[in-house]
Amino acid sequence: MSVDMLTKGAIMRLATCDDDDDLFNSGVVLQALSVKSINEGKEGKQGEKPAPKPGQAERLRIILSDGEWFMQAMLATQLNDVGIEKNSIVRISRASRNIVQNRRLVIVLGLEIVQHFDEKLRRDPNDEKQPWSLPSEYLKVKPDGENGQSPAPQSKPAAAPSTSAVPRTSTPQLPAQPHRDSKNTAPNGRSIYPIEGLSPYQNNWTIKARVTQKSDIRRWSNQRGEGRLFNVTLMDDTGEIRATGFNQAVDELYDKFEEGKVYFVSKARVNLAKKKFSNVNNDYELSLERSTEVEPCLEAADVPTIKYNFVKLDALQEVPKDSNCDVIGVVKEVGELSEITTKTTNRTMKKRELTLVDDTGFSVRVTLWGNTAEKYEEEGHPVIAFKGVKVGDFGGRSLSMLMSSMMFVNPDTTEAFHLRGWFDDDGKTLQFSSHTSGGGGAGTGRGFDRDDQRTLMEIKNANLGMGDQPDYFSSRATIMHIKDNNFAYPACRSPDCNKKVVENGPGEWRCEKCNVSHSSPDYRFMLQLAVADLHGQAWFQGFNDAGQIIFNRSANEIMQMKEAGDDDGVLRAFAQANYQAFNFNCRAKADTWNDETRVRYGITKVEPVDFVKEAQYMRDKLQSEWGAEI
DNA sequence: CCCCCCCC
Repeated sequence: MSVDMLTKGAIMRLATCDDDDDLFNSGVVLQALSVKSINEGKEGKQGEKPAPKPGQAERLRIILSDGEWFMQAMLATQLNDVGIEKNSIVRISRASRNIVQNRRLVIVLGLEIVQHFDEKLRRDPNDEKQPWSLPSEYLKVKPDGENGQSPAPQSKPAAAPSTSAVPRTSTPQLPAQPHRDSKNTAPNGRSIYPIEGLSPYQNNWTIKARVTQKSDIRRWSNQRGEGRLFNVTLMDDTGEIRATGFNQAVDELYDKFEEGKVYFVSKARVNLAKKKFSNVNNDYELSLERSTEVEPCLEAADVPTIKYNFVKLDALQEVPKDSNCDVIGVVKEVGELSEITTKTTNRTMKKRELTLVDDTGFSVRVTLWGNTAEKYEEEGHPVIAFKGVKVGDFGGRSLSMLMSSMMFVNPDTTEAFHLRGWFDDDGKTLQFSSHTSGGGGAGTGRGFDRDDQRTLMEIKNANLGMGDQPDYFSSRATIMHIKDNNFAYPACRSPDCNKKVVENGPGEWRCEKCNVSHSSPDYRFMLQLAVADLHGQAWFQGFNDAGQIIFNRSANEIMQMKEAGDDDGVLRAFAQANYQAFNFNCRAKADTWNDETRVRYGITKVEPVDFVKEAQYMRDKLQSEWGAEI
């Protein structure tokens, strides 16, 4: 392989012929003489790869050569990861030609690596057949529209090739119009522009896109002012982009957009997207102005309905926390509708958890919020596709819907049909693994997981709780001892306070946090339990919820006995709690106190062993394939 | 010009 494989004349055509789609039919093979981030110049340091601005994808500027001429081009950011390097030979399948400040700018939209650099491709610096920089006259656009009347390069020495580099006559049409067939013509006569080609350097575009998501109208108010806004996500077969309309644009456009329908959109402003606020896969977003044109499109079969990039459930471990992904799975369990109160804003949120499984044998919990949670009423085990759900690390991996997420029940996709068949044939009887950190452990938040319980020895051997994140596990253990000093503390009676109160005088229990005094405290359990199973022992911490189940009475009742001098009663209460077996769900987390680090096991849920359930479980286990094997 | 997306 050598530079001979490069497509001679391609640079000239790329630079000067706006409508030259034939150029790509057989593939254009070029060499990247340089690959640099556009930030590089500003950073100044040579050879050091500059970090892109936070939340901003890196954008690469490449120099492309056909062996005769070279020119600069930009790489669409979705190609950042194709692995292009200095001197790589690449095949370009698509590029958009744009005009920026009367100069042509080529953005490469489709590219594959043909060959990475090797020594055979290194040029002899004395070789006269070096490619030459395309004279800037070729790249200039004359304001009167006389484009493409490119002058012959004057300054090029005779040693350079000349005949094959003569440019084709180009059409004097501006701006670049990637697709020119009638199907792709907007009502305003302009050609349809692909979403992935949109950039702030581009005006006069029209996109043809489906609304995949439309928000409610939101109000905001902050120091800078207040107003109303809405978002839509627009999608075509090349990509997606988020569009936002403020105030007047809300009145003008909100009702025009309908989720699922296709529109021609033009004359919106293209801004850099603040990536941390959006999971839409685009560096840019649209600002819908009053002058923005939105026309419904009826012939829209060519615009895809939705583009998924499904992650299999076993691969969620590889997806970073807080990023977004698409998943599809069968609903194995549906949680009850419940309500949580947020810590920061004290708002109540309705939520519901689904357990999703797929044919990798993994399960994951997905949280639905608000209306979606409330209105969920699917029966049985539907297949559900989620687009843009947030990845959390609760219980190893968890998923949570965002405002921008989408949920599709029983979608018409091959993945859905495949999973339907798989679940009905095999999946429904299988056991699933959840993503757990620290090498073992249980589903949490739900009930005790009989299939995923750990022995106390395993918990210690697996070093659960030693990582940065807490680990959660299920264990069945017997209480061997309950510390009887400080088993309860006097707590504030204000709702949701539970802080410790101090007795300032008779009938005066003061809470520093609430700044009130109560005539009596509300005693709450604070337990240190020595527990054991067949393989080991551990100390578990339990608070009020756990204490009430373990003692089967409140801390106040025991404190009353104590204060009344009924020592026998207190002893009996402790004796009854001891030597019982419980199913524990715990949270393991290391903490350091007095320079000593140790793992604390906090009880998140405790339930008495249900012997009827346990007997049924064992019977079913023996009748299962597992039983047949032994 | 928003940007909250929450809990165990």
